[in-house]
Amino acid sequence: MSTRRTTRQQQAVSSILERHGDFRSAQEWHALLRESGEAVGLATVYRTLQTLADEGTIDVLRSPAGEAVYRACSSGGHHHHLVCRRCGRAEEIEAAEVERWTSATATAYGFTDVTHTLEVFGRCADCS
Amino acid sequence: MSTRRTTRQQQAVSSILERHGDFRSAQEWHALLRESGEAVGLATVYRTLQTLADEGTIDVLRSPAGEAVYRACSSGGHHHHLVCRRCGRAEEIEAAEVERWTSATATAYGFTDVTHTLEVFGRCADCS
DNA sequence: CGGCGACATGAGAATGAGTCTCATTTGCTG
DNA sequence: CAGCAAATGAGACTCATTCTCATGTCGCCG
Repeated sequence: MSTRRTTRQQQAVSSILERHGDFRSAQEWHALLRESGEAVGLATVYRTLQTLADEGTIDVLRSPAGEAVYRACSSGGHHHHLVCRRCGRAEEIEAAEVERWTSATATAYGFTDVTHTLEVFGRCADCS
Repeated sequence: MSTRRTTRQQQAVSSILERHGDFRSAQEWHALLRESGEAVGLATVYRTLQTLADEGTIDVLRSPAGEAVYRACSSGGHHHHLVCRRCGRAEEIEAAEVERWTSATATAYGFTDVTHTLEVFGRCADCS
C-alpha cells in the first residue's frame, strides 16, 4: 500500500526546510535548493511540499500577498503562528481559548463541520 | 485632491455587492453583473473592488482555494466572519476575546505592529 | 454650448503561481 | 541483476490578477 520511496529530492526538500525555521514560498525553497547545490525540479518541490503538508509534517499558510508559504513545524498538533512580516521567522502558538471560542460561536450560529484559520503577523523584536 | 468620480460602473459594482450578502470572487461578481444586464469590464470590477476594499467599505478574504473573495459588510469596524463553505453566506462576528488574546500574546513575544487574520469556515444550517 | 484636461474604462496582452503531461530515470523487491 | 511502478523534471498549460494603452466620459470654465 504505502509504496513510499525515499528519493534524494524529497530528502533535500525536507532537510532544507529543517535547516531554516521560517516561512517561505515554494519558489523560494526551490531557489535555496538550487543555491545549495541540491537541485530539484520546481514541480517536485511543489509535489513534495504538498505531500508533506497533507501528512501534517509541515505547515502551510497564505502570506498577506496571497501566496502559499511553508515551514517545518516542531509540534505535530494543531497550532497557530506568530509570524514576523519582515524576516519570516515564526513562533508556534497554542490558542486553546480561541479554539474554544470559535467552536462555541460556530455552534451558536448552527454551523457544523467547522474549521478556522488564525494567523498573527507583526514585527519581531529583532526587526523593530 | 479627492477627484472621485461617480461612474455607472462603480455604482453597479457597489450595488450588486449590496444586493447579495455573500462572499464571491471578482470573477463571479463580474459574471453576475453581466447577467443582470449591467455589463462592466473585468478589469474595472477588479479595480473597483480593490478601491472599495482599501476604503474599508467592503471586506476581502481568501477562500480556502486561495482566491480573493469580496463582500459588502454592514459593520464598518473590525470584525471577522463565519463563512459557509458551500453557499458563501457569511455572518459577521465580533471576537473581543480573541482580539485581547492575540494582542496579549504578541506582546509577550516582543512583537509589535501586530495584525491578525481569523476566519471560520463551516457549513451553515441550511447546507447541512 | 463647445472645448479641454484628467480620470475612468475595457479589450487584450502580460505576468506569475501552481498544475499537468509524458518521456525518462530510479528505488525497490524478487 | 531484471522488471516494474513510483518519482522526476522540462516545459506546456491554466487561471486569477495586473498592466497597457487607446478611447470614452465627467465636470468645469469661459
